[in-house]
Amino acid sequence: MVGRPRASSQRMLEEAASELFLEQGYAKTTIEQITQRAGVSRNTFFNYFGSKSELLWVELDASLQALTDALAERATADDPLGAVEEALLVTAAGFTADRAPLVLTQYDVMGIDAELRAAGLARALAHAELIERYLVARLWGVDPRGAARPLQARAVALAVLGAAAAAVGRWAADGPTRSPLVSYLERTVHPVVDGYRRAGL
Amino acid sequence: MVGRPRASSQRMLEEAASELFLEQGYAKTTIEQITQRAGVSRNTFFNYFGSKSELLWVELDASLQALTDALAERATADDPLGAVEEALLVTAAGFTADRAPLVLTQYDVMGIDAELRAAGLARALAHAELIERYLVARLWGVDPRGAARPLQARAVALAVLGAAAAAVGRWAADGPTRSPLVSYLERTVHPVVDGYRRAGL
DNA sequence: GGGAATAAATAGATCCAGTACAAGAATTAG
DNA sequence: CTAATTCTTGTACTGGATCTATTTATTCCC
Repeated sequence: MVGRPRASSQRMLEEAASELFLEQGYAKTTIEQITQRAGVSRNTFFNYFGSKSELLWVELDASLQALTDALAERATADDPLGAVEEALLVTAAGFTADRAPLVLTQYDVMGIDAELRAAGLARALAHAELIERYLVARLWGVDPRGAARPLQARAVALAVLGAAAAAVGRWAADGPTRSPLVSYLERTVHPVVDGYRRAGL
Repeated sequence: MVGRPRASSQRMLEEAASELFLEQGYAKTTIEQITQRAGVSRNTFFNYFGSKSELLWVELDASLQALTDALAERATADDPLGAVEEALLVTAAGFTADRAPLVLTQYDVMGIDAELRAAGLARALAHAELIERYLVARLWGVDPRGAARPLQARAVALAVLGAAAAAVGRWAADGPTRSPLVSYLERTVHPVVDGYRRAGL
């Protein structure tokens, strides 16, 4: 590990941003304000985050790694569709009642509009990509690039993600007394997996 | 209809933009270039489009109206889930082999990145919202605002949209000899609907 | 015809996210 | 101590988006 060590700025930036978003809303908060409160220069912000909106989805981005691991552990499962479902539940296991991301629970306070909420879905496309690749590898045995990929694999991936998104949204909306995310996910994801299984996957 | 009539700028802007996107890519094309080629001022652009990315998704936005109509025609169907499936197929019927939106077929030429594709999904959320409201009204008899909405309705809506997105993506990627979009949609959407039906919806 | 009323087009200015590049500061390996 | 490495900062710029005000085109009505 050579070179100048990173200041502990990432966390400070996240916290400063959360405060400001809650105080005055997302749109009215400038990157300059965030960096000022965090005590770093404006440019440093872009050393840690690619964009302002990235601040909202750190947990989601982190869950991508969790999903990667969960799928890797199931690389030889004999029921790939079931494995995907399991992997999603395992990934969601970390989200207990008190660990709902602010952007989901406080989006009204922050003034998060439809565009921005959609940006969250956008990031979830990486999750879908992961699931798709897993399914293709498990069900078709290879990973053909691009257009050759089976339509069904992508469909499962995106449909399952949609179902999961619905669960996450409702989970967050249910307030502090909510049950763990997993219990929501089960109800929304399983029917999708079941449907594709019956369709011959 | 009083007041100054709109010049026929909307279409000219769309065409100028498409040309430029194909010539030099989306990112390198500025709104100023588009308006210059269309022969209007830069500000006029924002009379017709809310943002640059909106240019990419005019067909998608238009299909929202088609979906609205298709669902309205089925307001009293005795099989709401089947009605949603039908409505999607009807909406897709307009997209024959030769009517694939440029943004989908030429996204590599245009240099459309993940971020921008996500913006497309974002717009599709409006479709999901529509489906969700239809399902709630048909299956629960009312349209409760906000958090009271049944989780399953949103799950179906988002999952079905995901499945549809997969179909659309693959359809566009399959080149000029592609079959109509409907034949792709059937294969991806039906399993989802079927799965939720068996789950008790 | 000749104004109000209305709506669209334009002009000018500003804000701010995001990018690019260069210079400086902190650290480690040798 | 020097060189290589990497984080941090300063400065400048591009371009999307918003705002306000002004001009231009059209219709309604007297």
